[in-house]
Amino acid sequence: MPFQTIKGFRDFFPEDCALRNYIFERWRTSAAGHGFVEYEGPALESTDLFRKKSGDEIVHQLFCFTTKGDEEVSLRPEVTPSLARMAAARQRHYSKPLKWFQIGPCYRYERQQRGRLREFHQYNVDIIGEASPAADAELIATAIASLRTFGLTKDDFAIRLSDRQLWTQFQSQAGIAVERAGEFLQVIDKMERAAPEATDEKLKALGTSLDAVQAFIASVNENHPVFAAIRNSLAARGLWEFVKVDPGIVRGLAYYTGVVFEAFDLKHGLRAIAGGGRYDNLVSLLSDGDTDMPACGFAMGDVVLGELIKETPVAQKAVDEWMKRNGALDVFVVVADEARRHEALGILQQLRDAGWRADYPLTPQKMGKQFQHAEGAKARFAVIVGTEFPTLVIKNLATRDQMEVPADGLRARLAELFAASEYKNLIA
RNA sequence: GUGAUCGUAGCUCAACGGUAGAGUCCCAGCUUGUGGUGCUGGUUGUUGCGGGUUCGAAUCCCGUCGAUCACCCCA
Repeated sequence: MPFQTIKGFRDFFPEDCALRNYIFERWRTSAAGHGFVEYEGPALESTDLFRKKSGDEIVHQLFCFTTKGDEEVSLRPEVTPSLARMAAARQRHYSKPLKWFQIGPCYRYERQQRGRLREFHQYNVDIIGEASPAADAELIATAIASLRTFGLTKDDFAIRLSDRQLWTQFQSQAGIAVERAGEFLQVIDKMERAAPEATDEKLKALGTSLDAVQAFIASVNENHPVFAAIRNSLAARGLWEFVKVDPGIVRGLAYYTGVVFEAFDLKHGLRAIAGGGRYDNLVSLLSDGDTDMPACGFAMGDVVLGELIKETPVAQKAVDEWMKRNGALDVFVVVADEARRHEALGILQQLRDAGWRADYPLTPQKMGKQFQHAEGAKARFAVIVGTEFPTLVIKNLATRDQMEVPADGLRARLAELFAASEYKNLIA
């Protein structure tokens, strides 16, 4: 039996790796373009860090083990706890607010299904040390930009926006005990998919009802004062049209304290593409009260996003074009006469030193074969080194035009040709 | 962790009780100094794995592993 990948893990063959790099590059550019700086934490953390944030049940969803030194450790299922730890540890070293982002692998010991694997890459964007709704708006703007950069539009995705404070108010009006808030939010979170009768039953056990909850949801729209500041901020940027106020969004875990939002696709019924919100108490919790900083952030995974890109023609086309630009060779050196291999290597090195992506056949090959390799590598030009050396032939592989050039004029001529074809690309 | 469906060549699939086939890809040649098309030829499977029923199993049954979907969870 040949070895296979571990369940829920993936191989990244060159095509897959190119897509992944494309996604990372776009994320990185989006975050940097919004003033965020990149950080990274360790993939392995103390299991207690996650236990403290999320409770004991979380351990079932962790890749956890005991080290040879008897430490309980886990592959991180998310980076927010690491971020909170890092931010608390050095908060005096940085002026506030911190605008930090990170891209890296995370691990969850769950059964895999569409859009969910055991190893995935996540993009995390957080603002720490700013309680103003301006930070929430900035975050949502960054999330929107991070999706638009893939060619996705408001017809492809929307941001569902809510605020936990709405439900805090509802609970006090409905007389639901504060200590049952988590339980109540769980019911709201699952309401969309669960059977109405079951939801109603659970809500009645909590002292309210499905009717009351639905009436409350219907009473909240985008004019609600809790959204006013965010709305103004996003509307000023022309981004409010991406947002749909939806009180039904509460997000799973208990630590969110204010704004919560989710990006979801509008056409393919995929799971949420991104999600986030405000978690003002987490830094304090994880630093045992040493440091108290308000914070908000969102995360986006590569798996669902990758699927959405594949399902969206415009986005897929952008990927193909990026790959053509980034995965292609500039020049392929064809060794037409083995007696000139020595000279061909000199030419090759000269091209590489000049910064072009250049390749050549490692072993003697027929010309036809060499051209096939050149084409397979998507080379733009071939430089043929043969019996007529020091005269060379430059061939444009797309147009099949070819021209002779003396060896000492190769670099200059190629530079002209590249400049001309760049220009052509711009017009096209 | 629970339930359902599915596993045939590298890939997409056919054969549905009578000893496995097509397309594509790949390789070679036509074409020993010129690549996208064309033509010719060629490699590859213990039908996921293990067991059972049967004269005979890719096909039916059980188990197992893997995939997909739903539940759980979604940080």
